[in-house]
This record gives sequence, structure tokens and C-alpha cells, in this order.
Amino acid sequence: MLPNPFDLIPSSALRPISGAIGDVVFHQGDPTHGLYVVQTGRVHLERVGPNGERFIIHRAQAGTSFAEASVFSEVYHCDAVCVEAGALIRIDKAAVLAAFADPAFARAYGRQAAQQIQAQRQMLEIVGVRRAEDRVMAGLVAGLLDGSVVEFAARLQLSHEATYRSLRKLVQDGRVTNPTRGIYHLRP
Amino acid sequence: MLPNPFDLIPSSALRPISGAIGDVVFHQGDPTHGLYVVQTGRVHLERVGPNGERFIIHRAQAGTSFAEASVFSEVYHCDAVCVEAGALIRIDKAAVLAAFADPAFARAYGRQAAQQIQAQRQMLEIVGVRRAEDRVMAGLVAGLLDGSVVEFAARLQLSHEATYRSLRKLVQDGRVTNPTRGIYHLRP
DNA sequence: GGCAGCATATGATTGAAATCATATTGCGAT
DNA sequence: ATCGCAATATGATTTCAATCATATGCTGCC
Repeated sequence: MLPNPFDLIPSSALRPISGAIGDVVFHQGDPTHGLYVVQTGRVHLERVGPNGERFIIHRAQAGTSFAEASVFSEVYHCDAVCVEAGALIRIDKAAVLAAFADPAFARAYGRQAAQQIQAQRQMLEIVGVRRAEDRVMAGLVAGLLDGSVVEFAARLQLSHEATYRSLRKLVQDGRVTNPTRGIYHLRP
Repeated sequence: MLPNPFDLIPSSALRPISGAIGDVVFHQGDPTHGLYVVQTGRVHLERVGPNGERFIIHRAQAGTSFAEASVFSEVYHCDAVCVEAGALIRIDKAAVLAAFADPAFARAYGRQAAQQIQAQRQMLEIVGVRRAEDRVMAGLVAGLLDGSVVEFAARLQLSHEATYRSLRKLVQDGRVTNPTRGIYHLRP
């Protein structure tokens, strides 16, 4: 089992950053310093449209990284705005580029990236399923219902009502068991 | 500009594979040989549900790779089925793992992976936009309308009719120009 | 214990996108 | 040239998920 790749970065390359709500971590066009890890709070990456509209291109959650591609870029290509106060860590791009010379880091990074890409591809397939019932079933098969149904519904890009109804239908049709309130399992 | 990472893999580790329609490239549970690059044709990655339903978890297009995570895994975790005849190249997992010792490969791979992750995150945000008109606008801002409107609509997970209607509305509202049939540009 | 707040449910209504239908345009093959 | 086919485009209808409404169970807390 390979470790989290960023554990292999020297701590001198890590800069803690505290983000208050509304803080702009970086602007589009700023020279890149590195990638970021969200420890707590939430950060939105946004691009400004031609008429000034703001388009969210990513919502970074606690425990995830963002702006990884900035390591290979001279400037940031979007804005990063803190939408929930928290703590970030910035990882210096030079340190990351240097770390790729360490095969252990390179493999750990490659592994994590490959898994994330697979997971995202699957999410794109799942949210592309039109019928709510089919989407819920696909989500269950993918193991996305680990926490609450509300959270599950959000991942599926469905209203929680539609999700509850689909779950009930799947239970009625015998494809899913509902041993207790809020718990649903695939029937094998 | 870094090269395509797989150009740095020795050609002895590449195995051409011809796929006829319906051919199973690998099965879930098979020991992993490596990742695949689709040269022509299309491959679906599928997982079998508890009742035998087949859930597509990825549609691999020509010019893309799939099963990258298999390099770090002992067995494949899904089936790969050729849905359009074509040519694949299998890249030996040992060669990929070895190549991570080459910093040039590691950086090229990391760069490509980071960009793909960013692009996929953006796609997930875009398909999560509910209103067709907003989704089309987000897609235009993201530069997803390069080919035909039909292809654009498919990327947005919208019917092409809804996409045409949204485009017309955006043109009427002056947010988009339609210099000629099939061509739409953001008004700056 | 009782209250507040949230997750779990489910019914009724609405709205918007899918679907179905129909033209038109443009382009490549014959 | 013209035939067929796919992309473009738009109107009519249907479907189904969002929304609104309401109720209950569970948990934390004062």
C-alpha cells in the first residue's frame, strides 16, 4: 500500500494558510505558487464569464487538494475563493516538481491520480443516467450511499425527495432491502 | 512543453490488440496486464450489478487511455468490452511502474493526470447545472462547443433539441452570436 | 422532559427537459 | 444533378424530476 504522495514532500515546502469566508486564495492570472490541500473549510474555483458571470468549476472539500495542474503552469487559470472558513496548506510547486524525481512519490502520485480519474469517470457516467431510479441503482452499485441519504442524493445530483422515492421503489421491486430507517442495501 | 508520457515507454512494452465488436478486452477479476490506449474504435468499461444488470462506468474514446489504475492493482475491477471495432495498445504494467523512476515520465504523467482531473471536475460541475440554458452557457464558457452542436449536447448530457433551444434563447438575449448556421460564439 | 433541528419519508403540484414530429440545409457519393 | 443522410432547427406533447407541503422519528441540549 503506497502512502499519500504529499507525505513525501519536505515540510519546508508546506505553507499553512488560514482562509476566512470570502478570502481569495488566488486570482486568475496570478503567477502560480503551487497546489493546495484543504484541511478544513471549503473553497470554490471560479472562472469569470464574458458578461461577468461567475462559473464554478470546482468545489474543493476538506481532505482534498486543488490546483494540482498549477504545478505545471505559469499562472492560475481560475479564481479560488474560500466559501467556508478553514485551513489550507499550500505545497510549493518547485518542491512537487522536484519530488517527481523520487520514484516513490511518482508512483504514489500516479496511483492516486489514476484512482481519482477512474472515480470521476464513473461519477460522470452515473450523473448521466436520466431516470432517477436507474441513477440511484447505479449509485448504490458504485457504493456511493455510505453516509446519509441526503448526502447520497447530492452526489447523484438528484433532489433528496426523488432519491427517497426511487429507493422506496427499488425496495418495493425487491432489488434493495431497507432493514431499518435510513439504511438501504443491495439485494444479492 | 512536456511530451505525451507514453512516448517515453519502451516499445517492447507495447502490445497492439485488435478489437472486434463485442470482444472482451478483460474481465473483472482477471489478473492485470497493464493499461490500454484506444487508437480507434470504442470500449466500454462495465460493472455487473447484483441482479446481472450491466452498469457502464466509462466509455473510452479513440485517443484516450483506460484502466490506468490497473497498473497499481492485482486484478481488473470491471469488464472492458469493445463496442466499436478498432485497435488498442496494451502498455505493460511493469514497464509503467518502471518508467516512474524516470523523472521526465513522472512529470509528464503527473501533468497529464492533473489536467484530466481538472477537466473532469469542471465537467461534473457543468452537468450539475440544472437549467438547460445555464448549462449550455457554462459549456460555451468552458469551450466545449468545438465540433457539432450534437456532440456538444452529448457532452452536456442534454438532448440536442434542448441545446438548440437554449442556444437560440442565448442568441435572442444577446449573450451569444450565431454568425452562421451551426456556429455560436460568446459575445464579449 | 421538552424543545429545536435535521434526516427520513411521502403526497400534490408544477415546470422544464425529453421525446416525438417535421422541415430545411448542407455535403458526400453515385 | 440528385439521392441519401446527418446536422440544424423548431413546434407539440409527454414525462418525470423539482418543488412545495406535511408529517414523523431521532438526537442533542438546556
